[in-house]
Amino acid sequence: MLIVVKLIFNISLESSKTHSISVILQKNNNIMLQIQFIRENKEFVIERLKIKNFDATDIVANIIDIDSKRREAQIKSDELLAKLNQLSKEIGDLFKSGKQTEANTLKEQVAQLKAEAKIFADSQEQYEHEQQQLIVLLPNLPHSSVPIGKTAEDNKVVFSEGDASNLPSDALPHWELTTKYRLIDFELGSKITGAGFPVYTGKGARLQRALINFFLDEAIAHGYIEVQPPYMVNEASAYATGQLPDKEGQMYHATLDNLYLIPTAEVPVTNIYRDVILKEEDLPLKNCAYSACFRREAGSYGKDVRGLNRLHQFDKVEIVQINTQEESYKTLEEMKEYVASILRKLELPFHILRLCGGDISFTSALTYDLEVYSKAQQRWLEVSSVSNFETFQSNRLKLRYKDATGKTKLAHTLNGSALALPRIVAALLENNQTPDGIRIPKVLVPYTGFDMITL
RNA sequence: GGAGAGAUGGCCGAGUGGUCGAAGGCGCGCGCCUGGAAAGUGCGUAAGCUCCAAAAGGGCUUCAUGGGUUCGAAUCCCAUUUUCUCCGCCA
Repeated sequence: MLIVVKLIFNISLESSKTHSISVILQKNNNIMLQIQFIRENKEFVIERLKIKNFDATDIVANIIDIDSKRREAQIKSDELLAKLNQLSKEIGDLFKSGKQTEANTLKEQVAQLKAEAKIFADSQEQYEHEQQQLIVLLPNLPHSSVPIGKTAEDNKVVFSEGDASNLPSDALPHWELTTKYRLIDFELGSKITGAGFPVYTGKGARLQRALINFFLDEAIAHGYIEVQPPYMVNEASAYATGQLPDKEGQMYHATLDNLYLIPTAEVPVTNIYRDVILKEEDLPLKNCAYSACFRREAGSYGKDVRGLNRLHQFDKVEIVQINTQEESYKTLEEMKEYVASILRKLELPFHILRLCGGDISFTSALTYDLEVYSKAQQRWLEVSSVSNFETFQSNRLKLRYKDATGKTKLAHTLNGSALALPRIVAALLENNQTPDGIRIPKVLVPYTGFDMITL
């Protein structure tokens, strides 16, 4: 079956290269679907956000207050505009029947009304703007199954598989293996660009390419349609998936053209569906994409960033799905299982965490992290994060679908890494080291063209 | 980068100041016709906000985006974005 999706790139940013986020918010003034929910479920919103350790009491109260002012202003402005429209018609009729004088009298009246209407229209716009500014401060509501907790310590292990206990105690960490086998040159990357931009060489480079192809082929075999997105996005896209305004400092910003380097392919791929109304029968929509990812990771330091653990530029294959509100959690489970199946094929020991309220992201309703165990580092490495955003992104994207009854609803968006390369590479190198070299898992051999990395 | 021409609903396409949220066609939905289908035929078919307890129904906004002229703008003016054609440059 071929799914044809109409892509509407209705990017309407004005010329100025210096405009702020708030300008966009103003333009997208019909992102207000969410306000009804907040208005009608005030207490519920506040309660749920406590799970994310977020006190929304003041913001919500403020939003609702502004909302009633906004609506008041709209009622007034609408009334006046309606009157204006009617008078304009009358003037037209009067001119046609030659009644110039009467028409001119009406014109004066209209001028008066117009000035009055403008006042209300302006304040309506102002309120809308203020309200939007506040609404974007609210994180997504966590799903009811999100565990209570403050830090990563409180995440719940929901699944565990594989055994990493058979490594010798003198196993080397990957940053030593990559040097020993000349797979990655971190210093060379520093010379060319800076820390966190490694140069992959020889079999190291070939391993990268092999993994990317393996991940893409797997995804395609599971029904995902591959796309190759741009690596830079505009402000509207970054906003729609929630990178802006929340994580502005995380992205590299090309200021001259006001474009952002993507921190993940999720951003451009999800934005394919910005301003789109799908049909229910088109769902679920499944895309996969390889991209380089760029993250400033401001504030990171120490052993967490050693070697491949945290990079400014890395490779990742991302999977994205769009589904109905009813089906999205089934989809989330399916995606989680899919990522687990890849880890299994790579013969890596892993476990799956359900993130607690304190650790789950701003935009997500429910997230599973998949972590691979590295004996050499004696720690778990996060290699994938699979999330259901429910309507949080689609609300900003204006991504909707018509259900069977013809009603237009917000779609649910989901995505996950499948997978992020650096930590997979780290785990593969560390866990597969033998006295004779590093063993390549069977599934990868057709892709790499070699089954051992030797000196 | 230079010159020119465009941007209208799910799609194609008409529309140069009021009667235009927008002709006509395609597509889609419902019905009629048919033993069933095709053809034919009739009706319907944008989104957001808002009023109303809700439905029905009303109001406002939207013809790339923003601003301007006008009593009144899809239509006129300005800026921007973007598409196409030609030239230049280039992997």
